[in-house]
Amino acid sequence: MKSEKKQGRPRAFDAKTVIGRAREVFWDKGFSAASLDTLSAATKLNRPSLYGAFGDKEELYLDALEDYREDSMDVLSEALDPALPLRENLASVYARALKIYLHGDTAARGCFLISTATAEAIQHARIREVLGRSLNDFDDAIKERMELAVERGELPTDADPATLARLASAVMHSLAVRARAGDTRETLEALARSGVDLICGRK
Amino acid sequence: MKSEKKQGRPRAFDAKTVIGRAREVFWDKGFSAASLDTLSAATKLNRPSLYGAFGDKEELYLDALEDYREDSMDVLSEALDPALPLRENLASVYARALKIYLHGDTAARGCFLISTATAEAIQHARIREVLGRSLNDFDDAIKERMELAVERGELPTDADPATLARLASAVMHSLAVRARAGDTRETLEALARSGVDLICGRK
DNA sequence: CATATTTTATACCGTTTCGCATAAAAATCT
DNA sequence: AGATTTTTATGCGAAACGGTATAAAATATG
Repeated sequence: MKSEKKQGRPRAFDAKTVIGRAREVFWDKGFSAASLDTLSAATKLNRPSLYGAFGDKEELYLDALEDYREDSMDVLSEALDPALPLRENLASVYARALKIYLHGDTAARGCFLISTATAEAIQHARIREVLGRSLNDFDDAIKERMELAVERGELPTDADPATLARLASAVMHSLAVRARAGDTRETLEALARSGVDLICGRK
Repeated sequence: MKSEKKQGRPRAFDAKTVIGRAREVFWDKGFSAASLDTLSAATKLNRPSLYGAFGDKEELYLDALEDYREDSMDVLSEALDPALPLRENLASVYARALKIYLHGDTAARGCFLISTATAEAIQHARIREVLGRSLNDFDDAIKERMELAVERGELPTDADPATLARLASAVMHSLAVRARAGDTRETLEALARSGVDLICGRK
């Protein structure tokens, strides 16, 4: 019969935590340059445990990507609070993004997806798929807010929500790349502001 | 005394050609995943020859980055022909970029710099420097054309050339990422058009 | 308490990695 | 022609790589 606890020796780790630690390694080094030794050390799991729980290196990386994607969507929907004006929403999206992108020990890490998944996208179809899907989901979430903005009159009636959403994302992609390239916070914040102005109209 | 030809056995290869072939490998696989065996095969040079001529793998990669940067700047300045209207210039920049980004055997390769250098930017300071410098040079070239546009009245007098240039670049960064993520040509061309509209004003 | 099941720990395996040592080959210089 | 210089070719070698075999440890089941 079934029992609550499953049989056998219990795991001495939390899968979510382990994926988070692995994500840090992948974020700094990229997929290819991250060795299983490093991942094993960072997660405090032996390699056999890593394999038993997550499969091979690519699957662990895909889990980390998926985890990041979910976190990002959560942050995005927080930022797009419909109780606030569109302009504030968009500014909040960029501010929250920059907070993440500018974090890092040796240098600003940028966006985990854009900075590391792009490099592998040609050779690993599954990584390319996650990357593409993530970008689209992001666009779609912003698009919904843009549609609401058109309904409410925050944007002109002839504005195309899908197009504006992709442009809003474009600014964020640029913030991601530039952060990792070493741009200063000031430069990036200025780009964010001008992006808001361009899309929402100058204040 | 000195002679035109230098002493010793002459090289059986052209350095520029070799860097170009290496660039193809790095572009598809990224820096870390590109092995010296693969590079040696693609360039048809033995590893000792590669080392003698270019140094280690990172230096060869930096040469490839620099080569790409120069090519890109050439393409950019062709596209920004001041004899043509700003709108056509910008459309041309994006069209030429997409032509490059959408090329590839198994999948669209995107931008060599953005797709592969970002991944290494944290661990390799020199790569980060080249990446940052390249993005800035690109912005600056567009900025110059924007300044001319303000002088000529193609843009309103209160338009800020530096800001507009960074936004124009932002759209291109997004094209680069999205191309590598598997977006269709149509989607990317639509983004390019809306970018032109947003920056130059809707036609 | 014995058995079954799952996770952990150690150690290992074959392969690939980067980089170089060594020597042959091809040119110029004296 | 012989010496010198530089490039090419072969192949090595130590280290790191991803992945796994094996056995001990820790739990649930009967």
